[in-house]
Amino acid sequence: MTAAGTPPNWRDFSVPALPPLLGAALDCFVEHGYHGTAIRTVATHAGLSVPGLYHHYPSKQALLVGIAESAMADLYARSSAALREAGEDVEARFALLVECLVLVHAYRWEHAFIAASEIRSLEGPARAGHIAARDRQQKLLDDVVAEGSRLGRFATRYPKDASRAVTTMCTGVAQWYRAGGPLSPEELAARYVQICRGTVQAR
Amino acid sequence: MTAAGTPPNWRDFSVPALPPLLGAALDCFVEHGYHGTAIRTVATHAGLSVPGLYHHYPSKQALLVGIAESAMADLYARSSAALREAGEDVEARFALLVECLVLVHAYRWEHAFIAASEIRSLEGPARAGHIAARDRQQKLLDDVVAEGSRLGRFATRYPKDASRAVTTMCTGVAQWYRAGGPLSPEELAARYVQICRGTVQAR
Amino acid sequence: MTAAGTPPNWRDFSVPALPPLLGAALDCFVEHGYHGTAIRTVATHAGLSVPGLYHHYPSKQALLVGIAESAMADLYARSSAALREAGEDVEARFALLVECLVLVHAYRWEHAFIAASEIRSLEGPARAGHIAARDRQQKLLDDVVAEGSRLGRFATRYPKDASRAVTTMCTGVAQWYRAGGPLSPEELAARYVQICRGTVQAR
Amino acid sequence: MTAAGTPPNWRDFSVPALPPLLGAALDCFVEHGYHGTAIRTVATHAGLSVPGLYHHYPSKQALLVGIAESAMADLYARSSAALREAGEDVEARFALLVECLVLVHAYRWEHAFIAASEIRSLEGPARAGHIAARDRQQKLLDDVVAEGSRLGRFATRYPKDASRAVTTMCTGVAQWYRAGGPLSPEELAARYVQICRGTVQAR
DNA sequence: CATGAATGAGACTTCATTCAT
DNA sequence: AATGAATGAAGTCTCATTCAT
Repeated sequence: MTAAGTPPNWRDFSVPALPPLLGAALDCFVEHGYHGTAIRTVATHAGLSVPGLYHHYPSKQALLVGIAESAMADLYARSSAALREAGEDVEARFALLVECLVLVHAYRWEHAFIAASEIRSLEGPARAGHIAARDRQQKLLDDVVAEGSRLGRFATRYPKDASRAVTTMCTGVAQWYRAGGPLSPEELAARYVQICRGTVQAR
Repeated sequence: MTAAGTPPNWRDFSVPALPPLLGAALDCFVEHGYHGTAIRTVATHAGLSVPGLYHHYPSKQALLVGIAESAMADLYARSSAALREAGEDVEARFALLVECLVLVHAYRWEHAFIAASEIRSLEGPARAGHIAARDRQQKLLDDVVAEGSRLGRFATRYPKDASRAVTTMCTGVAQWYRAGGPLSPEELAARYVQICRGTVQAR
Repeated sequence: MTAAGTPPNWRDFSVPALPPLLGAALDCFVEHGYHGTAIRTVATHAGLSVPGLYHHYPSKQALLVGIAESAMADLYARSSAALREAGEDVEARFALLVECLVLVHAYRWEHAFIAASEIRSLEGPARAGHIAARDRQQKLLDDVVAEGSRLGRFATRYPKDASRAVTTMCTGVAQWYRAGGPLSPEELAARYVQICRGTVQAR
Repeated sequence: MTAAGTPPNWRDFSVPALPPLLGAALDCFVEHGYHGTAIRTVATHAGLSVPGLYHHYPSKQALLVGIAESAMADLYARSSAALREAGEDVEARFALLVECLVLVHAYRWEHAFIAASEIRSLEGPARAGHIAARDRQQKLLDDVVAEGSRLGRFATRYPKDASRAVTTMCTGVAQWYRAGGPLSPEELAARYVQICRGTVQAR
């Protein structure tokens, strides 16, 4: 169940993340928000007529659902791949997972931005599904930190809080990092691995 | 020039943060977003008719601006007070500032949530003003970390990145912390001071 | 039943035509039309609060009625006075009536403008009354022209049409004449007497 | 660049002057004025829903602009055609132009009525354009009367005033002439040619 | 009469969505 | 899938008017 746009190599962000129509919708939602975006704007942005858009997606909500699901699936797939690559060592697992989180939120900040700010615009079961996906994702890091703590490899007295802090920190990258700055996503990820290590090592 | 709702003691959150009408608007914006909220909903929420609301605020946008400005002013006023209390010692300055950030984002998470997610809904000069206020706020922490780093009291090689990570972490509290959980805001703040110290001490 | 603002001398336009409040309303109606004017605008223009305005006039409609009635009463009173001054000679009667019409529409163009363009905004019996007043006014000139025609002093074969043409011409002054132009109202009136004579003399 | 609704023969008023939707708007504006007309009324009048109307015209103002522009364009086109037909003789030019003015204001009195009474409701550049069109139209008659006066064919000492009086007179037809009266537009036009001749011949 | 607050009704306009072609 | 036309519902905002103080 690999999402469209997730390549086998979790460090590869060269492929477009979304089918073009969802990409257009994503751009609009980022700029004006879900409720602030008219479906006509999305259609124009995608080079389609309005009925043409409805030919592909049955509703505006479906666009948002498509984006949210794809974003969570891509993040989870990449995270899982990173953990597989890390093997059993808990510090490696922590480092690669942080690297993965930063890379995804730097390269795909728009997805993350929408996934974070427009959950409230998801209707019905889609919202529940999204929250479940988010919890499942959070659990990946929680488990690593908990294990590192149990093994005495991480010094923190508050593994749960530290884990949440790390997540928040990496997720927050989507709110300020933009391509073209002084650091590449890879450089930023390297620094964040350092910084986050401090977080779980602090007593 | 103390902002309305900001008491002399920066640790005191017992006073209501906003005039009741802005409070009602804040609730609605948090639940449905700015564009997803009908002004009628706000009016009903505030126990007013629609023109009654317009008697106090000239537009929906004015409600958002009022909230955003009040949020930033309150945060800045409390942060400044915390730094004054801390005196000259850079570690104390860092600790109290982090404590302040966490307290504000735990107690006033709705303000922070809106201030972060609805910047794009601010129109014209209000947006510029908001961004300026955010930068001014960020600079408070940047300066402390830079000074700590210069003095050799903080070990981090990336003071700028660490500072942003700390900000993101504390700001992120608004996205998940809710009253009624296992930790009080004060307890959470204490833990975050620890965790954040790790961030700036990591090499 | 002389209207307020109509002095004994029909050539005298030095007195204000309307009580100040109606004057303010008139200004607004001229600029934006009846339906285009908010009653708050009138109040501000008059230096009153909104309830203050309602203390004097019970409704917006009452303002319009007051203006329309005063305008028609003033015009009729001046016309009657002019005819009295002219005595029995039909050419004198024609000349003085034309002079009077031009003077009124040049000096009080705002009244005439509103009386002509906002009849449709008069509700109920006020509209009927206004139309009756207009017909009564028109009859003054019709009678003069008819008599001149009957006596063979006017050459026109179409006295009714000529009379209407003269009325239209003089009424039309309100649409273009403004104080400050090259001609004073009195000079303009003199010319119009000439021109109108041509109208009723043409065969 | 003939305006829609202006046929090659300037005496022909059998074609509808406006597209049906503008026609409906014109009816409503005539009855209640621009500001007094709800766009819902126009839509109903045209057999459309409100958004259906907006599909064709982007705003209420656009309806007014469309009417005003069409009215002025039609009048100018017919006037120009009448002058072409008249050739060089200045009295013929005067006669045909007056005939044209009367016919237009008798047949299309609604257009003229709105064009005269709702200029103040035109916003921004549309108002300037309308006034320019009106001046251009006025100049047609001004030039004829000035030439006739220069050539000694018209006796009037005040050609400018006489020209304005004629214009006002003919324009005023729109305020009182209605189909179904004792005179056809053509008969009325014939009489007005006589009457107006008197205007420019009077000394 | 000023102030301040309030409101039912209704204004213009936009939106997501649909249907026939 | 594009085009053009259409619409029910709902959006923001304004208006004339009123009442308590």
